[in-house]
Amino acid sequence: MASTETVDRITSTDRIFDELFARIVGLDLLPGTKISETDVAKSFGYSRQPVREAFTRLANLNLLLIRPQRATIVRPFSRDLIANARFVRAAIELEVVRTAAQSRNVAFDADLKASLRGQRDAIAAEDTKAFHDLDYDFHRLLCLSAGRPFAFEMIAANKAQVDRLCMLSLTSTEAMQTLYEDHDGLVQALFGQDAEAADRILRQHLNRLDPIIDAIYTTHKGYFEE
Amino acid sequence: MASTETVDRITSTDRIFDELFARIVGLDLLPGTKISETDVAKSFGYSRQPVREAFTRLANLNLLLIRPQRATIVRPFSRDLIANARFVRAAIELEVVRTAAQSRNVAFDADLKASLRGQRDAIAAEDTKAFHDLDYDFHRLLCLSAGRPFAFEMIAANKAQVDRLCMLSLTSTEAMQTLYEDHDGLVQALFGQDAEAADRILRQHLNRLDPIIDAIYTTHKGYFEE
DNA sequence: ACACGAAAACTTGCATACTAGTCAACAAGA
DNA sequence: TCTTGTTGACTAGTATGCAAGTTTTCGTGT
Repeated sequence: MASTETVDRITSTDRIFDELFARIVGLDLLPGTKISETDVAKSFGYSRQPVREAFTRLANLNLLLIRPQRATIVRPFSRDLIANARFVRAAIELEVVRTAAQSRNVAFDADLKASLRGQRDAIAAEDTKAFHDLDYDFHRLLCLSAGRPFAFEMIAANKAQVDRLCMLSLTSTEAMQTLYEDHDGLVQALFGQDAEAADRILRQHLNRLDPIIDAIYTTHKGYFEE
Repeated sequence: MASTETVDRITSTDRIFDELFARIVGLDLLPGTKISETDVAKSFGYSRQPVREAFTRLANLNLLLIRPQRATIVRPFSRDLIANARFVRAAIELEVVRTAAQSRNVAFDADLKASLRGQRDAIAAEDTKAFHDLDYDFHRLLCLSAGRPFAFEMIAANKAQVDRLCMLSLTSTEAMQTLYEDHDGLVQALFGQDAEAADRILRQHLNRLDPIIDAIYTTHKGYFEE
């Protein structure tokens, strides 16, 4: 999303955006929470202006809901928005792995293998935080391997919508193991230039969220819109 | 991009955004053109504030390049940005047509057929403008038919980057005929629930831009960055 | 004529004040 | 008790002024 050309210096808006983004995705700010430009400005020690611009960016990511002359709230979960975000993310990532499988670029093979090793270690240590970080990086590596770093920005933007929801679900060791096996199968498919297998495995991988999201919908209906 | 929930009233920012968007995509404002918040504010009769917010939105779409304390310019064409935009658009639309083919929804069949008829008429009348509009609508119909209206918003956002470039290329009757045949084949693949054929045809369809973009790169290098 | 430097004229980022609209609380009346 | 109307405390949208930095201009010195 950011300019790819100039080394934009970090502005107040950037700082506020980053901080709020982390708080929202980390569920530090729960869906439905009212959040006012004035209050945030005071707490950050800036004026309303940069806060306002950060709000606009977050609203574009569907993380805030700006209601003119009423209030701005942390956007509640929406099954529609989540479905859309997942569809787009899947579409992009599927094309990424097909590309990566068909036009092999061995430059990232070592990184992919290292990531898998790291994931195994995280599972052994039952370190869900580390696993989550490695998972993030793994999917980024897939994009790099396909020569489409930009694709990951799009994926990340859509992931955010789902990630904050999944914060509500504990990741078990078994779940991590399953995800790891998907990753491993995906890498093997890439190395074997088997685009069809990569497609199939990634679809299954991304669909594993279905029951999790459904479960959260029933247990945390209050965080959903309406 | 806009909120899907409330009927947001149209703000000054919206008006300025829409107008500038049309001017940029319509090449009324050429790539590289300097454009200042103050000047635009004066010409619209608003203050700098709404102009500034419209600028931010356009910059997010990679249509403006805001260079702090220097100037804001209409973003020059970038082969990287165009490649990225096309990749993302293709990824999403491919998944759209695969979905539309596999889980048929006949509700839009009549609209699709009507669009094809309209396209034939536009070609007969050599009306490129009408054809372009119908083409836009056709791809929107594909998304609707797949039950993914949101996907078209993403496609449109990425299309803008390419559309303004293609304004530099005249559309011949033969070219329109080729595009029509793609559309027709695509619809037949959908009706026949042949996801593989739909995938193949759409890839070919989207790749037809390759030589056009290359040609424009050589004939209008001045509009490209660096 | 040319190189150089200072200043003026720009630019966007940020701060602050004002406007118009929404909502909630509360008092008055039935 | 319940309904209703008014008031005041919020909200975001907009206008404007200042700060910091870049670019251009133009005059000066060689």
